[in-house]
Amino acid sequence: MFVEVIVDINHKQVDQLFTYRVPKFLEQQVTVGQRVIIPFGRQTKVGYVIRCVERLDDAQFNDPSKIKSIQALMDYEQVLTNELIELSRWMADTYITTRIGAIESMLPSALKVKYERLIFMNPEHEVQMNLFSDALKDKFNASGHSGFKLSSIPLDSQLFKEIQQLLDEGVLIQESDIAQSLNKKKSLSVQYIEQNIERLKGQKQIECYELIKSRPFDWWTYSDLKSHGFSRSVVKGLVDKQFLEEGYVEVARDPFAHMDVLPTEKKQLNGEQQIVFDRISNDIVESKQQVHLLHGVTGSGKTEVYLNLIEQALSLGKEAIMLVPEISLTPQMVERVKARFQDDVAVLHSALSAGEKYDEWSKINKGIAKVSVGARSSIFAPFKELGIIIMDEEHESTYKQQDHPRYAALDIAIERSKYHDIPIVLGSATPRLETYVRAEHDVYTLNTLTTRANQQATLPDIHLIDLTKEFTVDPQMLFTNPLLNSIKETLQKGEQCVLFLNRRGYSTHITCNECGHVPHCKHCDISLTYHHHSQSLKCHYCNYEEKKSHQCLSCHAQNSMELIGVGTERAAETLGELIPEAKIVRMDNDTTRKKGAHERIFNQFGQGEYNVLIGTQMVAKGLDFPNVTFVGVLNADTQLNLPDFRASEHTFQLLTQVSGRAGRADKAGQVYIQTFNPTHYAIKHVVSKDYLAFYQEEMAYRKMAKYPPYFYMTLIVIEHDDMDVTLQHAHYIYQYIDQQMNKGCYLLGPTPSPVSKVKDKYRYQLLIKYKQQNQMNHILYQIDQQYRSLYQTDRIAVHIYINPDHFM
DNA sequence: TCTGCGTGTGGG
DNA sequence: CCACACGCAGAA
Ligand SMILES: [Zn+2]
Ligand SMILES: [Zn+2]
Repeated sequence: MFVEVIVDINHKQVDQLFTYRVPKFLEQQVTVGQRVIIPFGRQTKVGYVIRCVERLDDAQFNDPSKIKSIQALMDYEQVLTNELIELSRWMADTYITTRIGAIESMLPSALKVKYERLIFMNPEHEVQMNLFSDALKDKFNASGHSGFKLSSIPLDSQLFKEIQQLLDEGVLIQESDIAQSLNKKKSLSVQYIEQNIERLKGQKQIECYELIKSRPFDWWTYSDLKSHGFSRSVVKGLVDKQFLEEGYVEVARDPFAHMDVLPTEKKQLNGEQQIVFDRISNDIVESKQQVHLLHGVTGSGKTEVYLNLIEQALSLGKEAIMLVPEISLTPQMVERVKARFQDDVAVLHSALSAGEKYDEWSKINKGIAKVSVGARSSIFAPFKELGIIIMDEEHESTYKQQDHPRYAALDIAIERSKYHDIPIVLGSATPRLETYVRAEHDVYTLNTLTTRANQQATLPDIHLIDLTKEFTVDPQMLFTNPLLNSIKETLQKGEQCVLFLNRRGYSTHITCNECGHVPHCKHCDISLTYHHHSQSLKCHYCNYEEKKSHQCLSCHAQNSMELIGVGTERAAETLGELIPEAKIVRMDNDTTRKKGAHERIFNQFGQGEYNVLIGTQMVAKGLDFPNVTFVGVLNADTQLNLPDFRASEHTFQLLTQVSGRAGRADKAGQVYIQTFNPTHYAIKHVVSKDYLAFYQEEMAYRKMAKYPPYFYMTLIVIEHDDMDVTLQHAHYIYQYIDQQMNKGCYLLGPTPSPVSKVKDKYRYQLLIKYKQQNQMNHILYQIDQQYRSLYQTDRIAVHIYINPDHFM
């Protein structure tokens, strides 16, 4: 038997199938999707089995005896399903990436292996240690003659040379070692031993022994038994009497063990919800591949519909993926799903440790979990019988991975839905225009929820405060009197407020509070980001690093350098002075950095320990507190002014989302938005709660300005040490495209990139707008080919970004 | 003739 | 990607 494998080397030149012989003793165990250890050139590597073949294609190999054998299995179970193997091929083709790159993005990072070379003394060789240098002796003493890692020796050291020499002489030998950072958690556990139960006296001990006897092959941890009411001393007693065997065994971590989830019954769906449920459920039952847009106002009970759909899938013996944006994958959300489906749920969240993520993934891979809830990458959950894929808040940009490889979760979802013949549900109160236009054209099925699920709840009243007429009362220019009065009123009624502050710039940049100077990178046209733990400033693009200085380099003021954009801290302070009775808690990147901090703020606010929650984007998404009746937006315009053609769309989405936090239960909600642009359509339609009106106006703008979804866009960035050379090539590419493209395409540029210099290379860019993707893809492919080879000789780099999300 | 480094190539 | 072969420059 032979296998074709993809080798674990992320490089174009080895991005192909390699054939290996399977030794007799492994034939029964090797399956497709498994990882195996293989000799590759002079190295030892991990390979992914893509295909098993009984016989070779005669023509392909003139000397079959040259085919190497696989050395061993890396794991006993498969890590990729057949479907995911197929999908990896599709991804590699579509996203122009290597097959292995695609595979890596599907698997939990804990499975990533490290290759080491271990140095030993050659047992066949007369080794005289006294000839070794002291440094080498130390190495061997420290490693207890079991070999040490070559990578621990600096390449330019004397010791490295000595080792190289001794390897050549055969005094030392090296072995390759494959290490996985997977620390499986082990716990002290006990197992049944057959004994005469009559020898036991204590009632507790008898009960405990009988419980364990009921599953005689299982290992029980002490904490398992504690939850059954048996203390450590009871169990220890049984161990001492030889009724139980004790040992350390692997246990899956349960990151949600502290969570008290009571099973909940499903709520009765209202009329609209029921109609939507029936329609989508029907596609699950009939295995129909179809994308459904679920357009429901905030608080319309989309989640309840999802949960019912998942339940429907499970009842048919199928599985479900529910994607949730990172930011709203809150404890509240996890709890809600767990309450409904208990242990059937695996949660894949970036805040989990690599080991925890692996354990959750493993539950799916082993078929223990039937439902996955998680962020973007959980779209690759290794289910075998998928019944439905749900993407909540489908407009969130985090569903697109920017690089390595660049992919959109929706594209993956669609590909998977074709394989399984299942429906996809895209839920949002503010769908992307690209999504809604497809629903309008019946590419997707449009489902709408127009009222809030809770009978008593209505959508909140939204008021604008015109900052051109109404002035702020504080030096930070954050609060107007109408806003403050409404906050006071709310607090007097014993209700809670959420205040939303758009972050200004990136909170990781620092600025001089005297002169406004922002430190920039010497090699790139970009401001440096502040890294808290090293107290230094780093360049995001080139890794240049400098110590944070306390003095401003521009105006020489002392101790004037501060983080910009954090804002919420100052805002909270100011509000505390203006309304002393407010009990304020902040929620932003700063205050939620520590593990569990997010959850703590949530709980404290939910229990009424605070009555004002002030924060950034984080407070806009997915909060659901019944006592929150007031939402205030301090600065609505920040996003609107960004140089991005989607600025209006993003503003409308964010303001609608944050407004939706108010009055979700039976108390009416009020929203106040402070803005300098009260007549802008993105803001006006937030007030009128009219998505469709916004959609039409925005579509008209996109059509007029020739932007998506009417046109595709591609950004080409040209990069070189010399500005003239860069510009020269930019012009050449301009002309090339101009000749090739047909009418109805628009070519703009060349202009300097917004980040005009990176790593001392100058950057110019071209922008193309076009309708025919095939034709343009062909042109772009030609350019890519041409410049790929030119990079080797002339160091001219050309990057092509098809349908980019931002233009940096 | 020995050594060191840049470049090129194969890997089943 | 990584290990190794090859060829050429510079030192001895
Ligand atoms: Zn830089
Ligand atoms: Zn200054």
